[in-house]
Amino acid sequence: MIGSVAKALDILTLFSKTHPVLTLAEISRRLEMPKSTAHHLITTLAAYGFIEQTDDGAYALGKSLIPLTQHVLVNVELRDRAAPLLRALADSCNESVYLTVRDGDAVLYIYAIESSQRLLARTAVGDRAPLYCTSVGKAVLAWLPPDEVECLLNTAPLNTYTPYTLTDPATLLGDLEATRQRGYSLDNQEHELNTFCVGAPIFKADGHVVGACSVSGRDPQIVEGRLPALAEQIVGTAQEISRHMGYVPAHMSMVRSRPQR
Amino acid sequence: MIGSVAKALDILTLFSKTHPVLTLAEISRRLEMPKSTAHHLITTLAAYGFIEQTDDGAYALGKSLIPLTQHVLVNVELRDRAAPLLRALADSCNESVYLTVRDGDAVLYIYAIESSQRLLARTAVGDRAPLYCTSVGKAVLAWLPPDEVECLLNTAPLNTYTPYTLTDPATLLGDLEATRQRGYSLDNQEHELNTFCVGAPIFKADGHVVGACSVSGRDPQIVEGRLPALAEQIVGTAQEISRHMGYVPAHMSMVRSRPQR
DNA sequence: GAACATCGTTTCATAATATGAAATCAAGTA
DNA sequence: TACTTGATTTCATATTATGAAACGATGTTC
Repeated sequence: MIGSVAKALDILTLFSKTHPVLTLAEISRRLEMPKSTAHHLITTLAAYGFIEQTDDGAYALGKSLIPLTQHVLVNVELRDRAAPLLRALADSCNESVYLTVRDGDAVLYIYAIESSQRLLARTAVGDRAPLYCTSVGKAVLAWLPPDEVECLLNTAPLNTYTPYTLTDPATLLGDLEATRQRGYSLDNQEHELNTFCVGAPIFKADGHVVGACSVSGRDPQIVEGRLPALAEQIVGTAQEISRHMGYVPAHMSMVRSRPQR
Repeated sequence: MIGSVAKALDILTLFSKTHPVLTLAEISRRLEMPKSTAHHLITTLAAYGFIEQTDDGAYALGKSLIPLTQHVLVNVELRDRAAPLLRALADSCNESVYLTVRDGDAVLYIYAIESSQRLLARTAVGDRAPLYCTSVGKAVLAWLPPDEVECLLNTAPLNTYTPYTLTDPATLLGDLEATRQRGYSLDNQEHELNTFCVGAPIFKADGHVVGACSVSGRDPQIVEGRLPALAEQIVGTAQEISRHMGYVPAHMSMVRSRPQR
């Protein structure tokens, strides 16, 4: 572990939604390093375009970070294979479509076709969301080995995001069982009010879940009248993506209980 | 400039479309540094998730890079303001819609609503394209100060991408003048065969062009029969984005000739 | 099946280099 | 005018990154 490099990366990860712009003094203060050290590091990061200086002399993340995402492994192996299938899906269902990968105790959004119905301005790509209260997260949880699920539920607390969030482990486990039976997951405003989603798991060649995709929107009919049609489409798309990942469908019972190594 | 940090960033930028996965030996060879040095740097980058190890022990860019993009300055200041307007545009024209910023002698794609008509699998977000042969690039060039345009044309050569690419400076300058007259730019397969685009410039508060947005697709009618309607929509959207950026529309003649400091 | 490549990983003495106190410059404020 | 609070630059010192070499693991060749 190289100290100066770690400090440079600490600076990059210090920028956040609430603090997209930071002054040198703030960086130095929050990371407990001398101003001059922070400045040396920032100068180097700025030379590569990873950090930019704002008009008023403060600092922010630079645009050179954006091209790097094109070569990130999951984007090459999963996103670029899934994208055409997801676009076709978005076309036929007229709602936002998302692609996520599991990242520890969260899902990371890596691709989105966002409909004009979307409530939030900013794209979901780059966001992390909990596993237990999103359709994509629950699709992952439902097909994860039981001991890993138990471990995850014991580690992180089940926070309440909306009145619909499932915060009782037993209820959640029941929902995951129902999800396995159905073959797809549901999110009835559990993470965000007025957002309804249907999700399905994506498997890689070794039989493990890598992530999930979902159809998401403000229309309550997504989890009501439109559900049968949407579920068939999202599950079909997820299966085809899995096949593109080299996954050979086995008996569902095998996949459900515990994927082999 | 801190040497070890620079070397770490050199490693990150070494990954490319053709080489998304690299072995330690390759990295060490191509950057002319001892294997052990590269290994020390990679270990640090891996601890932050910026690099991941593949199943066979080689290295690739890690997913932790993706969340960083949410806080990149242009994404916060431009993309997040433009996104809702661009989604509405995509909705009404049923083609791919792109948002780009100028980055030196190129445009960088920072947001996209990609239709199922798109030829390429992978998303455009993160791609760079030349200024002189894309609708977004030419929209930027047309509203850049003349001396800067001249400088750009003298520096980089005009490469041929398709038989339609404008490689003669005089012809290009004529096209830029026509673009200013019209208020929007056209791309008739100049960068990629079977891709037709209409683009419009986006200005920030100080009156300078920051980037451009475009409607893009495989339908030749985009630059023919559908052009009048599409042009009005893309120009209207670009103007509204500019207004969101704090730009106060002046007499077009002023903007055209040379934005003031 | 033994010898040989080639790859990733670890070690550790040494010299190179990051560090950070302090001085400086620039802008805004009382 | 004096006083903050920024960013920036300098430079002597000690910390720390460096890289030669050895190691272990895997796969290939003859």
